[in-house]
Amino acid sequence: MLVADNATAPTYTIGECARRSGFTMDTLRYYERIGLIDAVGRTATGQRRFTDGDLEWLGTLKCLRDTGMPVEQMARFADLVRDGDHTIPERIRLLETHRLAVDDRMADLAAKRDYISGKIDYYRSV
Amino acid sequence: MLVADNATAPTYTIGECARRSGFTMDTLRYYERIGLIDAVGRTATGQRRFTDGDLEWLGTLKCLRDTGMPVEQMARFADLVRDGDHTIPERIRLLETHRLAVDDRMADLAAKRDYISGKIDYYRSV
DNA sequence: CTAGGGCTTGGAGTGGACTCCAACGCAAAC
DNA sequence: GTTTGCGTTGGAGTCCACTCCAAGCCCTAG
Repeated sequence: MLVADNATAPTYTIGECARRSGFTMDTLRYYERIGLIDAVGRTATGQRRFTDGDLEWLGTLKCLRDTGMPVEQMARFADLVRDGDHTIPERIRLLETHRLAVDDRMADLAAKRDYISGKIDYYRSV
Repeated sequence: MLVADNATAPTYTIGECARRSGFTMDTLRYYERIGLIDAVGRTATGQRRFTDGDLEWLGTLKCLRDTGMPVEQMARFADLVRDGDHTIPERIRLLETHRLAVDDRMADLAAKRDYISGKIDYYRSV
């Protein structure tokens, strides 16, 4: 359920945000607690309201997490983003390092996939 | 250190086996305890002596583990291998299912690698 | 023959990343 | 206007896959 103030930007409850981001509500709260997400906007009664900007950031986090970046390093990246544009060179370095790690992982998976295929072929030949 | 009885097949201490297999000694003992490895041969005084056959099996386990197969499923596979040749069709099924999971994972990684590259390019353009 | 390293055990502890809980307030559908 | 369910909190618990520990035995080089 979109919770919109028709004149302004749409916002989302934590449940809707979970649905859209692919994280669970618990994980969203956890990420906010440990500083992966900046303090999320709240209603007068204290309920979270996520913005499209929050969702975009969550998309980045999801990508980093799903490619195996540890939470600690994501937190480092989040800090850099918070610190402003002068950290962009370091953000690039961090992402490039991570991309290399992803490349290694993919190469390793490809090699091991072949090993598995060989095993399957062997079993088929028996 | 290879521990060989010159007339027969070579065997390896757990330390040497760890070095060769890429698992730690603790992990090897753990895998034996939970049944991922069949009871390993012992010396008269109770020390483990791994064979080349053990090492080959460990290579398979390493491949499955490193491609993200849960220990429980590796145990299932180990059980099938123990149960004899009539389980080969099911072993094939298990490996094919796992290979699909690996394919999915590789596709996901590739997509997310592209996202990261896009992010890097964006930061470079700022 | 002794020092130093390697190996043994059962069981407890660790690390990372969530995930669940109780006890409660708020919301929106009928 | 009440029921059904979504949201709140701090803190405890879970899961996976190891990893470490103490106390002690074994092995080989010097």
